[in-house]
Amino acid sequence: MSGSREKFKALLKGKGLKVTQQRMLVLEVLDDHRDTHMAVENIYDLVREAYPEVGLATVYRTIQLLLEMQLVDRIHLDDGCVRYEIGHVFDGEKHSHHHLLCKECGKVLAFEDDLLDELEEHIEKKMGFHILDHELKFYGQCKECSEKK
Amino acid sequence: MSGSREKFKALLKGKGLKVTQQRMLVLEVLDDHRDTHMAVENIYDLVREAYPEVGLATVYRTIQLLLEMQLVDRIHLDDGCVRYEIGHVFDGEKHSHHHLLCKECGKVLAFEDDLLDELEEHIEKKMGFHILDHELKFYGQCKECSEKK
DNA sequence: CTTAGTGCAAACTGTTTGCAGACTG
DNA sequence: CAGTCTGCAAACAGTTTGCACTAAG
Repeated sequence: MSGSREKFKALLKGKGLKVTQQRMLVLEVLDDHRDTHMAVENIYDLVREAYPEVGLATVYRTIQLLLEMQLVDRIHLDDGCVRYEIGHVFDGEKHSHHHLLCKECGKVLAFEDDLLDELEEHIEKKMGFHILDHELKFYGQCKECSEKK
Repeated sequence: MSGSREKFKALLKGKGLKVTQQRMLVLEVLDDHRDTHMAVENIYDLVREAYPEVGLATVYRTIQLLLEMQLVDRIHLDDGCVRYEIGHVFDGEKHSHHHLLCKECGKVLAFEDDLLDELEEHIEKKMGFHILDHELKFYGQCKECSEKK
């Protein structure tokens, strides 16, 4: 399901923006690491492998663009570090998946089932707040770390 | 229920740390604004009203201390801005409450009911991940903003 | 060719740290 | 009094911006 390249190109052209090698590379790196939650530095390093002259500023500018186009999501983990992943909207999911953060080893797992519909309905009724999206993080111990004890 | 001052003093003494005016003021400002989610600058400004010579670094150091003692919680809103509020642990709640962020007006509301037990149980079973706490944010339109249309 | 995009370096923002002097216990 | 805490300024990390040059359409 890697139509993300094509979709990105189409969106760029639609806005009169240019399809550059740098832009495509940033997207490709993110697309090739769907399971990881990447910090800007990680992305930068990987793009440089294919295109050593790239500037960090370009990576930032491209990520900004991808965020606006909803092709990537931003996640704030608790180490304060900002990370990015291929967007849930693009993947055809209604909401972004949940994240499980292990306090022992720092691992970040994704949990795909949504299961918040009931709670959202409850909130809409009780608060009159119309929910468009959510972000849910769980903190605890992953399987491996809790088995160690 | 403002035993937070006393609890803070006790914790400081227990660790052999000193009870200073600056430290107490930072806690008091947070305690007096339980409903708001305060950025460091806000806290700094309010502390300065009572104690103009205070340094920003002291505010940061005290917040760090309060975080370690679990007297305050840190929240990442999506403007990238880090905010703090009196901690749920201190208030005797098992988990921190959920936040509703209005995309129109930027307002931040709290939603007290937890209602994640079922989902947490599901995750523990399916993933073997032991959950200790969570952070849940909803994005959408608040009552006032959706009524405007 | 024209205009948007890039790389670089400098600017900025939020936060942390080192140190001499101030204050708590 | 001893040792911690504070205020200040400098250091830092992550991100953004201005500008001359490059490259896409």
